[in-house]
Amino acid sequence: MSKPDKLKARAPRGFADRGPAELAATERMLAAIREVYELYGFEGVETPFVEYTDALGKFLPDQDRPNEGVFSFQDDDEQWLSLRYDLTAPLARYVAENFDALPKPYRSYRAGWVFRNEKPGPGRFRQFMQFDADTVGAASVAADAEICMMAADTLEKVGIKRGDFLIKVNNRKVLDGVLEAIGLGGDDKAGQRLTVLRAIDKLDRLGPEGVRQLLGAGRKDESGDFTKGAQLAPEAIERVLAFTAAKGADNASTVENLRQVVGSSARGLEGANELAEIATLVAASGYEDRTIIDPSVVRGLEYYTGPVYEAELTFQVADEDGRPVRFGSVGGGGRYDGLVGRFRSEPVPATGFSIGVSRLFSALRMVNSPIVSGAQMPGPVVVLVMDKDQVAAYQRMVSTLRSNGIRAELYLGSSGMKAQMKYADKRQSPCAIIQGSNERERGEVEIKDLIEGAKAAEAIASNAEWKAARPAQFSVPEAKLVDAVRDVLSRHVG
RNA sequence: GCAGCCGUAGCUCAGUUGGUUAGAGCACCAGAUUGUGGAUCUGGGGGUCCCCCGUUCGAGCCGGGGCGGCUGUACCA
Repeated sequence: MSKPDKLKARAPRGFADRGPAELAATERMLAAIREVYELYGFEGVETPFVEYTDALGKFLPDQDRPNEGVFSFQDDDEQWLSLRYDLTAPLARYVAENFDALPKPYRSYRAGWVFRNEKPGPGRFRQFMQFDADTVGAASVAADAEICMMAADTLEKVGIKRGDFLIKVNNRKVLDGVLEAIGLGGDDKAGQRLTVLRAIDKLDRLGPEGVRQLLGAGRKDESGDFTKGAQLAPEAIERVLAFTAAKGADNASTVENLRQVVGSSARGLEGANELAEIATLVAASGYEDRTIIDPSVVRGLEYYTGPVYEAELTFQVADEDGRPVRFGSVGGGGRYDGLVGRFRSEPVPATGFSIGVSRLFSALRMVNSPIVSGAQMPGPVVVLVMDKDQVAAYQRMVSTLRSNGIRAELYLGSSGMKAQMKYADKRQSPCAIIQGSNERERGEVEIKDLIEGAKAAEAIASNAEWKAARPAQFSVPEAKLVDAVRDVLSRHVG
């Protein structure tokens, strides 16, 4: 009576299985993105999932928190390895390792899985896909402007209409200038600077008031949890908020506002000038309506050194429960001039953009973009097994179909005819091939058009009638099998 | 990590003040129909009531702890 404990079949939390429909749709989406990237002259490169931990970031796992944020393990030589958590750090390693052989500026793209050991949630996974493009070795902001325009083209290519998205651009140097002006310039203030950065990053969610609290003493959220703030003085807070609110009616006026906010800071002014140049470049190619300067964009990562960008969807969609879904950013990036330089003696400028494939994918589903909602592929033709001693003959039919380029399979289960029909139905099979002794004696096969049949079924109420009618079923000489099946398939294509 | 809510069949959920053998719909399987996917009817399989400990004559229900899920918040190099 005591049953042995069965293993519970379940995927680890934060990890998801993907079915055939999603695989095909993702494949189409990736192909569209790749097409745009190649059009811009970027070339593919692939790096492994695993890197030495110190190549990924600054911290080695320690005893207390060996896997904080990143999945890590030790090799047999005791070196720490980690699953990559983005595609940028591995690219920096790749470029540094192959520096002399690569053309510079080096432009490359790559898509792949990345892993983060964090709390998962809806739309937040511990394994997800990114699609990156980077230009390494170009210090000019023309490289940044190009990335922004490419991001805009990419979103349109995958089916997001112009006007439904924005590429927002800012510059870390401007923010640095502001922080310098309020006395947060030194290395010893790095922690506080990061707190300020993250507070600004929450502007879209918490609004100016919430950010004001986070910049000052702190903020209590609706669950009663308290978040300690950056402890800035009131006038410093106003200065930071003025910076985030510096967006004007157009890019030119935004730049003008920023010049005011940074005051005398040389670094801040440099940043504002870079933004002005990006605005000019973008406008020259006609992208000024979808590439806008927005000082509220800061990005959470601290390795950015110059322009930063974020691709945001601007339309609203309601979920099944009628609540508005906020997509947030579907991609982002920026200039990271220090990242490759960690491996080399000379500094190497670089800038890049990363698309959150999984997030973009669910957004495309919401707007029914044809690229992900295209009709799913029909299943294979199923050859039924009517007489078990005739399997060889059935298999021959399958082979004939296959060698004529028609997806086909032999029913490999052990159930009766009714179950085989159900199987074909569930496989989305366009038609079933039937040959019992009656047909065999006449040298014929029965072909049942399952799609036509399903339509016909709607008009039939009684089972007796259903059986007698045998809707959408016809018999052909065995030699005509391929032609007849082709005929059925051609009726259902498109 | 912190806080709030939640956990009963594959799914969505009922389940009375603690009371016999825990239910429904959908899904699945089979039969009605010895060779025909739909519909209809009939029947069937499927449960560690998240886990452990406790209270009780008796726990799906009460208490404690744990695990898991959702929401918010934090973290995300």
